[in-house]
Amino acid sequence: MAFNEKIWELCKKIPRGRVMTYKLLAEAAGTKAYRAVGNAMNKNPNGLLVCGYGKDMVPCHRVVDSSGHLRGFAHGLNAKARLLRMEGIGIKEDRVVNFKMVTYRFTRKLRKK
DNA sequence: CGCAGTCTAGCAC
DNA sequence: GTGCTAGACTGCG
Repeated sequence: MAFNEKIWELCKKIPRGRVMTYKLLAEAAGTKAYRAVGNAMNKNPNGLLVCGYGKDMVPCHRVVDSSGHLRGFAHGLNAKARLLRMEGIGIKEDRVVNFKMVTYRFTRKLRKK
């Protein structure tokens, strides 16, 4: 289960108003099993709609595919889209508006002057 | 659009 | 316990 937990930990780091892709989460976790990431999200025990906003909640609704499309969601895509909009993320036709702009990236290279 | 690669969970033997 | 299938994916042809 270490894998799933790692994925959740990374997912929890996604700031409000930002989204992330399964690919980024997988790479951040040091793997290429993008599908496994989605699987972990689906089975995550601390869903936002389940635990509410807390330190242990996993904002799986902020995770979309590499195209910015909303894929699946345990509570339904409608709920997912609503949550994203609620956080300031635009959703149009099950797709993130300004996807590139709201996509969150982990401390990448950290500009070294 | 279709196939292959990668990982976990669930069910069958 | 081992083996096979399916799944919230991604990349290439």
